[in-house]
Amino acid sequence: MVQFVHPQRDEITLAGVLAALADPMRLRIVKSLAAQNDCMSCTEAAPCPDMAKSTLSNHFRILREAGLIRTSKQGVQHRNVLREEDINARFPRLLKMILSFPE
Amino acid sequence: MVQFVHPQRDEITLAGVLAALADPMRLRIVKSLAAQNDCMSCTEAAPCPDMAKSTLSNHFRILREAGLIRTSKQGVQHRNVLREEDINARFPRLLKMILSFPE
DNA sequence: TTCAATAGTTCAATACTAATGAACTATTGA
DNA sequence: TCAATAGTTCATTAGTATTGAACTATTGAA
Repeated sequence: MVQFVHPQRDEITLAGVLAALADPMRLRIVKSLAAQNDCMSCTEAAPCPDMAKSTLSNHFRILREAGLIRTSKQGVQHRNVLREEDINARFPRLLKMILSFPE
Repeated sequence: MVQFVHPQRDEITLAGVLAALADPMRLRIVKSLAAQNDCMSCTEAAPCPDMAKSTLSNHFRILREAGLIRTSKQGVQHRNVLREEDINARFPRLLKMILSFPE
């Protein structure tokens, strides 16, 4: 049984968040989650269709360990949700601002 | 003669800026430059005294190529200045916000 | 119950990036 | 002219990313 590691709110660091968002693919994943405003499976939130699933899985792990998303299991899928409240509490308005830029 | 490569304003990317700022040492360099509000040499803006100068040089190169700083030569030193106007034009308020967080 | 399909993870291999010491370049001042 | 200073570049080593292959867990159908 896979157990996911999520940092507590106060363990989330600025460098960790920026590093996680500094990858174009991960930025797209986070944008998808923010736009959806709901849980998404890994494949639903995949930034491009031809990415190896091991690579995709790794990106989700990095987002999870940076504290940007929370993952839970539901059936055969993983439900990923953006930790907006936690990020906003740590770094007010940062996430919204970064996601507001067009690229 | 060393020639520095600086991206044009419109070549500055969000992922590039975030990646450059995602390193704690580079974040400290940028904070020093922002606090100084003036040119600083590489050693003046060094984030810690025991860093190898090749490493320091590499960090400045990454900041330069991301468009965060502009470097010019003045005598034996390099004068580094934060490209606040360019970054603000591309990503309004982003830099100020990131630098406002305590860590 | 068995078995195939689905959704992800983990592992091992390879490719890329970062950190460092050593050697180098350019400028200054004695 | 020569030593000191400030950085860069290069080669090596260490760490991180990407990927295919093998694996785990869950579901739905036969």
